[in-house]
Amino acid sequence: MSQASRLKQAIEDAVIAGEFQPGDRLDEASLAERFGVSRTPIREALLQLGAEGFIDVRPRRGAIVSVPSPTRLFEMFETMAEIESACGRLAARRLTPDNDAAMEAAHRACEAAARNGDSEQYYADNRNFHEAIYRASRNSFLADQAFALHKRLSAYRRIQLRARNRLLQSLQEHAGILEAIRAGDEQLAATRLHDHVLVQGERFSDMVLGLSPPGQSPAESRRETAK
Amino acid sequence: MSQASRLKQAIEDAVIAGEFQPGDRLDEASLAERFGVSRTPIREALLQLGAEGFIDVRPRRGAIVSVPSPTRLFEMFETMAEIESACGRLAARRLTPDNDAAMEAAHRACEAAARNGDSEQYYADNRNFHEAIYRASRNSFLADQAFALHKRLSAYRRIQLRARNRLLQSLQEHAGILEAIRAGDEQLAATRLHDHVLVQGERFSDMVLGLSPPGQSPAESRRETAK
DNA sequence: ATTTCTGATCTTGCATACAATTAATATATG
DNA sequence: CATATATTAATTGTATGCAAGATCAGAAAT
Repeated sequence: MSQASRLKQAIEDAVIAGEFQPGDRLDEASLAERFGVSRTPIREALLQLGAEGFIDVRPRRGAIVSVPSPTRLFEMFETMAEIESACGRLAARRLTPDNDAAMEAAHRACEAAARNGDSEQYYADNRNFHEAIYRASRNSFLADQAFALHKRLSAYRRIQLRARNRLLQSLQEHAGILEAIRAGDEQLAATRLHDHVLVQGERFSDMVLGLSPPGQSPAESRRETAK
Repeated sequence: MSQASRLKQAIEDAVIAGEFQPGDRLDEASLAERFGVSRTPIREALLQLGAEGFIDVRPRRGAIVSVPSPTRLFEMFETMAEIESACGRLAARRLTPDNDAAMEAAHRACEAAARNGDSEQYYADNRNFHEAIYRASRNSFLADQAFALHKRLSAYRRIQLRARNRLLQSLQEHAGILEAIRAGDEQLAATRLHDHVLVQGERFSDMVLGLSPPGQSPAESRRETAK
């Protein structure tokens, strides 16, 4: 495989792992040195990540890890909610034994992690659970879109799973989602997934609220635009 | 602005305009000559377009305009249907006078084009109408996703608007969508948009059916997966 | 003390050169 | 004549060099 592809993955992983935080500068020269290559493949990797919306490449001003505004972040979670609920709707309509089993297995893993209060493990298993739902939509294109957005939001999702009660609540919501999909209730599956995802966005917004200047609350601006 | 950005736009436009058709090879050297630049910015543009899914860059084997399989194409239309219906749902919930006026204006333009049987003009106005709905969702991130997918599908949508009766039917569907959004009926708006988009995918599938090998019908494979 | 200019420095954008891999063509072989 | 193989040509991937714009520091001015 080409250098650029590997580098793209490596940089993306570093961002997801939180090694580069939102706002951090991704300077070509130092990345080139770090990975022992020239600037060319680094540039190519950065531009691709930029095109995917993962980072922000500003002409002549270098690349930084995106810092979405609170409003933007809420919009991203809302979009994730819509896409996930679409996956859930299709999954309820098309569920196969394979996909059912995959979701079940992922759910069990989440359960175990939650029982141990291991939020890092839950974070990983939670991702598998959601990805199982994406696949269960049996629309690989939609699933790809869902994966991509899920990754972009991972940095913001991780933080809030720290709280133990949120872990248990999340698990219960998962159970409800599974139930609805198995019952073939498209509407219910869609609604439950939508709420499950959106509550994360809202929780995160509330958290950001404490750090960001007043009057900039995403929740407020949402209600405002919601009329 | 940088060369690469302009080139990216230029190549994308050429693809949308149908100058490069699905399957065509996008060779770096000839593009460089055509635009009077070196291969470097061309490569950067191609890699970005590849990351956006607009073209297909195969390692060591050059870039081609994507040739989605019939199944993949159907999945893309289905995803578009889900995203558009999400836009419609939010638009119905949050409609403002500004957005209402914009949709109305776009609808009027479609009407005029349809009356004249000018399918090229209708194609352009139709796009404006849909974009007005995306914006009316008041979620700029979701709207961006919708724009992007709309562009990717444009090559496949254009062909089928040639038929005059489809033009008139499309127009009527638009009217129904507008009505639902204005009534604030989220569910109805979502359903009508979903069907409006999906019928395009199905029509296109039927068209492709004639050209593709038997047993590969996207409609069939869909029904199959739908169980 | 704060702001504005000016030059020095650093970083990015593009071109060119070369290396590595794939595709094409010719040649050999059954 | 078809198939396999070797050689050549074409194309992509990476490195390097240089020019142009951005950033920063310090001096001058308000």
